[in-house]
Amino acid sequence: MPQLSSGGGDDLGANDEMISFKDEGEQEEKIPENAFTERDLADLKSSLVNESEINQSPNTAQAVRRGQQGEHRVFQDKHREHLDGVSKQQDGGMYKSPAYPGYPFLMLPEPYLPNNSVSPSSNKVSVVQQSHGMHALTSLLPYSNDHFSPSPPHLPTDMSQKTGVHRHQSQDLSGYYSLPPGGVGQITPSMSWFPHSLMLGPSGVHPTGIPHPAIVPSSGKQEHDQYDRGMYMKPQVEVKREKEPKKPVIKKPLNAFMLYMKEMRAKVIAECTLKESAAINQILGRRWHALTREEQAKYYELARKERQLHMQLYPTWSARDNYGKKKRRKREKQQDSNTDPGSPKKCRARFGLNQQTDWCGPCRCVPDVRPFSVQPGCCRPIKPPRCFSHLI
DNA sequence: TCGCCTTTGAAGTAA
DNA sequence: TTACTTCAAAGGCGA
Repeated sequence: MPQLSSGGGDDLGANDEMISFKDEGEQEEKIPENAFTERDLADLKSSLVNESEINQSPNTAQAVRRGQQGEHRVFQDKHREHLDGVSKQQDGGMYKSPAYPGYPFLMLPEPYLPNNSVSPSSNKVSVVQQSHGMHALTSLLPYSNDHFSPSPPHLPTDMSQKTGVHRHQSQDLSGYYSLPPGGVGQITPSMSWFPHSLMLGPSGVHPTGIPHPAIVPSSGKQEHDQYDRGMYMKPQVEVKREKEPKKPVIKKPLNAFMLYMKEMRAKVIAECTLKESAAINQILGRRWHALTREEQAKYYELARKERQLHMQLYPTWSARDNYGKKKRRKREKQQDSNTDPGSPKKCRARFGLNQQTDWCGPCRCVPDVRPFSVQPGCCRPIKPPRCFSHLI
């Protein structure tokens, strides 16, 4: 299996820390989602109501999470080990024997599945559809075989012009995303759900003429709108955009957790009747940690392919390109204005979870145990976080 | 109208 | 190399 020249260490899972969910309260076995749901709902609703109270009371659940951090690396190593195994298995023929039932790619229209893959129609596993009617993983679909040809004719000739940027052209990706000959131009009616506006309009179209949801106009909130809702945008809207051409922004490929969120968000919303994303994301964060290694691995693998495809399509793109696209956060501005150069910074980050005795009072007292989060009065003069997770 | 919230992970920057 | 920052999605909410 070809690895990106960059290596990046992002083989399947993340290189850096991955919080272990295996601990006293949460054993390795998968926790039934339904078991979460009611508790999630109750907790979150309760916490939403009693937010201020929550922030003042450390809780045992948070302490449990502290303990989890300790086992983190052990799990990480094992996890990587497992992922390597998965990778090797897939090397011999990606998806010939899907390691993960219900693997998101099974939602792909059949013509876009590898020859030997299981037909989606034969798969009984239900995958939650996106809130906008698009599966989270359909962002991969616009890619075509052409993108993986050794010398893609559509690729800009300056793909290597960007200083220091050269992206490996993985050739056997085509095996992952076997598409009908002819590429995008011959996208079949099975992709009728695919946005025609994206196919036709200049907005959201890769310079090569190939549409990709990662390309959006560069204008604040519209980025989001275009990215997803744009899938269903009427051509009329596109016409307006044509009149005001904006330089398209190529968005970052989604990481494993983001893919998971996209897939599961609708389900959580349905189960919990919650709409506030901040709360939903906390639930999803918990569920993410509750996933088995195998379940997480499929998202890591998927994210890796996303990145590979992204690199194939946009070889000169860098995450740096999008830096500064968003306006600077108020919190950061505030931090700048209040920062005392001589004051100790981010004691949680400095001393880590294993040296909590070195933490300042606020950091020790506040239930939030994320290693790099900071508390008001100590590391960063930020607004206290809305704590939905004190009961988690 | 737009930034914040909240999550994890990838990638970038700075020291 | 380490520490830290930014951005990716989402939608309600507040300024």
